[in-house]
Amino acid sequence: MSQVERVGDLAESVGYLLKQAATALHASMDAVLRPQGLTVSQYSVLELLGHEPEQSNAGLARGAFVTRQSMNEVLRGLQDRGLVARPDVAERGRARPTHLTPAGQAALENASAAVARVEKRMLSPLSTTEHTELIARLIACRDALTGDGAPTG
Amino acid sequence: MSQVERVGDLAESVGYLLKQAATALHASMDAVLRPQGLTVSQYSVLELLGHEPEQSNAGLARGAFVTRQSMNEVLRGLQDRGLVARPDVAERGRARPTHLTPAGQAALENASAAVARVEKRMLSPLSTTEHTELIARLIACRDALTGDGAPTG
DNA sequence: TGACTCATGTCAGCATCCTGACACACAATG
DNA sequence: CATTGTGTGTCAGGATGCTGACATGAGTCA
Repeated sequence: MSQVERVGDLAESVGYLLKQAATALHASMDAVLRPQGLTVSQYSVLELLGHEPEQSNAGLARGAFVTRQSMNEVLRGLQDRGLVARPDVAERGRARPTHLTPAGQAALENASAAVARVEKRMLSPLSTTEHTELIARLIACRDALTGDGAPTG
Repeated sequence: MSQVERVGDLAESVGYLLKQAATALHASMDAVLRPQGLTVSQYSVLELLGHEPEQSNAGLARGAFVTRQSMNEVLRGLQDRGLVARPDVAERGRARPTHLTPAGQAALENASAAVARVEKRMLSPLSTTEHTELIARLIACRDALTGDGAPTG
């Protein structure tokens, strides 16, 4: 009980491995998206809008794990390039739901295909069962951290 | 063959889950490290030095997945607070190997214990076998991305 | 109607990290 | 000795994301 637990070998630390895997994925995504003229953040917005159109700036920020302010910058860039559009005035409230333009839809299809290939390469060493299990484990880890806010020692 | 593969349901995308888990972990680590006066980046350096002392600025940068320039900033902050030390002049070459001071060692022990508790909470839903498997899967995914640099379509 | 709460959008300032560039130290090679 | 290549430290500038603050619009309730 008096033994103080510490982070052990880094090569076997799930936290460190999580960081390594996420960094490697981000780098690989950047490598395939940059030739298409998209950053990872911009692709994330397109993908989010592809799955659920008419999302507000704040909603997209939550989906991409950034602040509203940062998302506003990303949206402005996409809007200037004509990949997304949002009304100048809000129909109701302050939220101005964003949606993909035809050009944005086309860009998303190319980008999503490229990212899917990256994901496929990342998962290539895993069997279908292992793939499914990995999803479940990641969900469990995520929920264990976000669902409970009271460490209490 | 003509069917274009795309990223599927985000809730089951390993990439998206990886990002979610890594973000949740980073936020949880920040929450326990900030009261101790440390950022996640600073903690990373202390942990790296605790596992392998006398590392150069460039070496630490590789270990923490940032550039040498960024790591230099972090090191300067830790040095000003007396948690790490490095010789003013290099004994050999340009590298000035950094090491933990006694104060840094103490800070590391507290921080590492706190982070270990966060990791433990994150892994609490997993059995020992599942924990071990998760490590292996993450390593496989990481290596699949970093080991091969030629997607070639 | 008015007060209160909540979510959203936006502005300003700051922190962090990056890219590009350059100089220095060492090893290998001729 | 001179040249080349690799690794390292550092400076300058810029891109990106964050915290803090404020105003607007909608819903709730007295």
